[in-house]
Amino acid sequence: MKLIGLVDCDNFYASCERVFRPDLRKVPIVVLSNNDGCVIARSKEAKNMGIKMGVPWFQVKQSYLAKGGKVFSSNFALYGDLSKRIMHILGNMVKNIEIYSIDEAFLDLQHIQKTHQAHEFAIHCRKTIHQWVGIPVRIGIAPTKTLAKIASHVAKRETKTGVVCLNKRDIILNTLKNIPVNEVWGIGRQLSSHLNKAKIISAYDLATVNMRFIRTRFSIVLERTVRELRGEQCLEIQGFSNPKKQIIVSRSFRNRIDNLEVLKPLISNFAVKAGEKLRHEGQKCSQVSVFFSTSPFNKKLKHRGIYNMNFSNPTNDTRDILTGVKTILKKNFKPGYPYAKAGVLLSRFSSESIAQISLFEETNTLKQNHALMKCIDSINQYQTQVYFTAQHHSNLSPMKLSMKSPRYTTNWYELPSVN
DNA sequence: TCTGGGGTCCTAGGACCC
DNA sequence: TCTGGGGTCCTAGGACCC
Repeated sequence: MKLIGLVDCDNFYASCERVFRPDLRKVPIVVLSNNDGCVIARSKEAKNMGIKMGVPWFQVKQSYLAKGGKVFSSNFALYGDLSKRIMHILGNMVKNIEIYSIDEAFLDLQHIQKTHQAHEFAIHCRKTIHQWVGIPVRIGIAPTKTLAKIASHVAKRETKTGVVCLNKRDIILNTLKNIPVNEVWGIGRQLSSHLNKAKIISAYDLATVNMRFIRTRFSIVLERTVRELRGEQCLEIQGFSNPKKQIIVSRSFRNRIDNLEVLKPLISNFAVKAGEKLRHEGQKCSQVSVFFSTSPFNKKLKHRGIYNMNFSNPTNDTRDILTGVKTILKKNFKPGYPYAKAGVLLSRFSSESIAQISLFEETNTLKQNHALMKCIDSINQYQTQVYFTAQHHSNLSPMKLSMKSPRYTTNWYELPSVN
């Protein structure tokens, strides 16, 4: 039987904060989103205190801190670096790995024939990561990705080994009886509410439902999920990372913005950042979009819009992108609304190596422009030193990150010190 | 007073064609 | 009353994920 492993880091961001702060091992930890807006990660202790995922920080701040909880602003430089280390270790342990998110990876275990060997292998992986990086992980093993997700979910209870293997039909079905349908990978709020109405309450109900019913009432996506729950592999491990199809840079603002003069430099920052990402991907885009919206919690003054512009030739030149967003804003911005969030989206990608030049464009100019962007990217690699005139001279948008931990592993000035 | 950011995939419906 | 039939391509928006 082909087996798939899912490695999932325990409370990843909270665990990252602990790596260089062993004094916080038993202390509740929460990590906040940008602007210290809401809670995006919690340690086990914080979960036990009843802190919910996504809850606005201001609502729980007082009581949480009073009970001795510790709080951090998000430190993605640290999380990203520790993630990279974990994925690197795993990548060396199996032939094929799919990095699914910053804290999850699917492992191809098809070289392992026997279940008990897979189990031992997983324990070895877990131990190595803990020893070399200091992050606790759990591992679920099963014949399909969807079942491996469930196995890793069940592994939360296996505090000793952190590994759960679901391979036999009766064990799988029994396990599914205790899993609510909304906890199945791919079943969100909308779907689970519709399924519940059709008396499909547990993952077991879903696995044993009539397939034609699913196909006619729902979608092919759900059908795949059902098949996967039955042990039929529909989703493969994607060992190579597919090129991105879109790039988004967006932020919520700390203070509401209602006029173009304030918004424009911020949007320009997003555009510059998006351009950097695009070049880093080795791609060009044919479309740039700008979106801005008022707060979804403001019921009185509502406005949201997304506006596109197409380039006649694919580009990854920041100056083109900046011209694009400027044109879009000039044409579409509606003053007078208290905007809470905005962003820039790049799409319709093509490879950088394919140069489709227009009739009136010189290849030399293209080369020079390309070299200029490369040069700016290399100067700005660690710290922005070259700005475009349209930009706001700050990071991305004036953001509150008052409780950020040091970038222990990625910045010379913030290395941990031992006294 | 304060409510994240960055992705993917699928589908319905419109535009357009003969 | 009743307004062809059968395609393709594109896009916006919804649902989902972490």
